[in-house]
Amino acid sequence: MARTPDSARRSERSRSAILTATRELVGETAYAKLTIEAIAARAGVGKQTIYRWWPSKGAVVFDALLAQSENPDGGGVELPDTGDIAADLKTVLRATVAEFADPAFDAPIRAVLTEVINDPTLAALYREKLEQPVHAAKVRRLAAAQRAGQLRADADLDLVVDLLYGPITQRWLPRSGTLDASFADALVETVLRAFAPVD
Amino acid sequence: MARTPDSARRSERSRSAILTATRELVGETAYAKLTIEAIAARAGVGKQTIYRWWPSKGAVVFDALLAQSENPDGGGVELPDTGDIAADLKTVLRATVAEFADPAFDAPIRAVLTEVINDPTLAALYREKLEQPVHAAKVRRLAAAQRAGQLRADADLDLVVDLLYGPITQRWLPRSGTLDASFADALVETVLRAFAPVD
Amino acid sequence: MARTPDSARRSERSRSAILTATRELVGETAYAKLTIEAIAARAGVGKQTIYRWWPSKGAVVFDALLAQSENPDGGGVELPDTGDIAADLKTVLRATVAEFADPAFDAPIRAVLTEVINDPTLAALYREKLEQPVHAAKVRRLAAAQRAGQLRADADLDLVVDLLYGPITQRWLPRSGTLDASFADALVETVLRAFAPVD
Amino acid sequence: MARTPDSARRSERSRSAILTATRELVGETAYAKLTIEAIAARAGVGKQTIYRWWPSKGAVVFDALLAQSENPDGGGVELPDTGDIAADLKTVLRATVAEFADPAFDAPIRAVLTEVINDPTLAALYREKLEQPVHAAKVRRLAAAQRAGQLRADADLDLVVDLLYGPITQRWLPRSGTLDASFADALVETVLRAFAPVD
DNA sequence: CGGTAACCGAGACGGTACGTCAAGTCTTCAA
DNA sequence: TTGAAGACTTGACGTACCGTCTCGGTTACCG
Repeated sequence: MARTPDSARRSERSRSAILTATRELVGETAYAKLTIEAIAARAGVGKQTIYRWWPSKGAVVFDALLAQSENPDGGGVELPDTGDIAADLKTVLRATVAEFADPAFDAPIRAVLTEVINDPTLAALYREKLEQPVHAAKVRRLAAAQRAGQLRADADLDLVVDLLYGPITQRWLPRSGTLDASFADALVETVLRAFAPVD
Repeated sequence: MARTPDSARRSERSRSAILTATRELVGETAYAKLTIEAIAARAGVGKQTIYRWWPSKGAVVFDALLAQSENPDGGGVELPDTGDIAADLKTVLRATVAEFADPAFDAPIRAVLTEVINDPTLAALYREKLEQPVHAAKVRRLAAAQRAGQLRADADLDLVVDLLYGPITQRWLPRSGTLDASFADALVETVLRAFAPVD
Repeated sequence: MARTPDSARRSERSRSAILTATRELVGETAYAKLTIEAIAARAGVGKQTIYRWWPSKGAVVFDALLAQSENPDGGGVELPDTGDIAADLKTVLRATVAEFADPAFDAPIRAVLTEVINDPTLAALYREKLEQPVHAAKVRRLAAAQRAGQLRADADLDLVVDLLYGPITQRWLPRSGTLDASFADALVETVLRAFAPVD
Repeated sequence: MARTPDSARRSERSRSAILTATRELVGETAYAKLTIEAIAARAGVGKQTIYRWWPSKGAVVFDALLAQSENPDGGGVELPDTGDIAADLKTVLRATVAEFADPAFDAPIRAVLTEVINDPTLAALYREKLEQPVHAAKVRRLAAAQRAGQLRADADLDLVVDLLYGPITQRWLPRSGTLDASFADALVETVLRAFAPVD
């Protein structure tokens, strides 16, 4: 994806050094100890260069995660479609559950959520840039299943998505309960049962 | 509940002044701006008195919320039981959804979650003291319904609870989607449909 | 005297504000109650700016006194020389004795000595910057008297100086005995008698 | 000397434990780091017991030094008298100079002086309890010499004492110059020369 | 000779200041 | 003319001690 520079003057070298440094530090230290000074030092950049382009530490962290999760080929996210919605959802939810167990994914998401919880502006950005694209892809896959008669016609697909993912978040956030493949499978089976097409 | 003092010497006056001040400040200012110094000043207490009894700001905030939510008559939480599980769950989830919309509840929960996300120790405390008792009460009500033949016999009640509450958390946390009574109703209907007793 | 800045970046405004504030506070409050925070507040300066450039409160106080006592025209101190060593010494010692009685001089010297007593590093600085220049001037004047045949040729001039000033310090420090002009005169007469030229 | 207890109830055990602890700590740590809490802890005593009997840290330190220097047999101090004032003074001043070079004497004196410099009340106590008895003994020895015709009849003996000891203090305090036996000898010879009997 | 009051060790309390860290702003200097 | 370097003010951190104040537990005097 061609990056639209915020300004023609902006140094791409500095920008990416800052985001890389942020990503590294998020993985290395407790989030509460992540400081703008440390990011600047690690990136070999003056503090002012960070303050010039980002309004808060949360925004930097957010951009760092965004840059990481962005699809490099510019295409949007797409869920697998083998024609079997149950199998496909199990594949995806098992992957999701595995990600949450991997510190490399866990740490930056917790970092971003720490900021998102208390900052409505960042929350809006989060919804728009991170949540919505993924959510839409899930809805697209469910719509295909609906068209194929695998989900009841009146199913509220947004609700279906939240029923699939909400319980995962619920358990992941306070590290309660077990997050494993069998939990993912049970989730998919239960939710699909609720939306099974009426005979 | 009889409070077991951490020490015979501990001043109950100071302890409760600190928790009250914390509760007030959480409601008044952005959480990021809540400082131990401000709590101490508001409570009319030396900073050391806070540091003596709590290991971190998060722990104080947690205790403040805990003290607030503790049932004063010592009894545990209990969900209503009119015999109609659907009606009862709708009542409870509508109340939950309303709470999340009320800043008086919203602010302290966001404050606690901010800490819980990044502190496993606090997360364990959160699960034990805040989540588990409520979760158990929900499971108890569902078990009664199950015995009454309103839920299928093989239903995993922990999963039922997470399917009911997960989607709410999911939407509340990043302030996405609408959280209203009709959402609560739809949730209850969908989840009960998934666990409807097999004929 | 051209001040050699410790660093090109150092703010002269802050530096002199700190020294001035220190001088004022030394005169206003008991030395034990003089705090870095009070100096910073009075100077309108961050505490860090003090800690950046001075290692201890004693060093700040020392610099404040040094800045005050420094000869603005860059010239060194010089004792009067009317040709009559007895008269000149009496003039100087009477002035010294008067200074010690004046709180404006007494307070800062006591402040500096409080630190010098216990800090060998500061003591070295004290000897070099405050004591030595004045001591040397006294020796210079005595040397002139010696050349004029007013002092015996083999007189140890360092000893002469200490015999003249030691008794003053001795009485001033614990506020014992009387420190007045007649004491100064008696001192001069006695010491000169000990070093009277041999016929 | 029979100690007059401040109160019949006062625990002699605590009193001496405090003074001993203080003496030890003065010798071990930099004086600025000597705290009442440390004294209480070392002495195995409650802080209140210190505050009950002494008004300030300086007073404790002063008492500790006083207890140490007090003549155990209750007799006052007396200078040696061999009949030769020059020899006797050299003996005494050489001892004094040696004491100042010994950290076991140096540290507590510096500690007491630190307080005496800034506290007139303590200064008065210092003069009365520590300085005056020794000063008086010196004057007694000089008076004997005067009667023996070794000092001029009109000599101001207080001045003689200060001329002998002032220069030592002068050099000792800021650790300037050399303090050795030859300095002591030179001092004695010079001062006695100033007060040599007139033929 | 039993009660009571002052002392004791212990340590929590409300405070003040410490010395450090980082935030966000502003200035200097080299490329 | 940008951007690194870093000094600046501000303010909170977490700690150390201050001097005061209970708290039980002796201890010694007194009635």
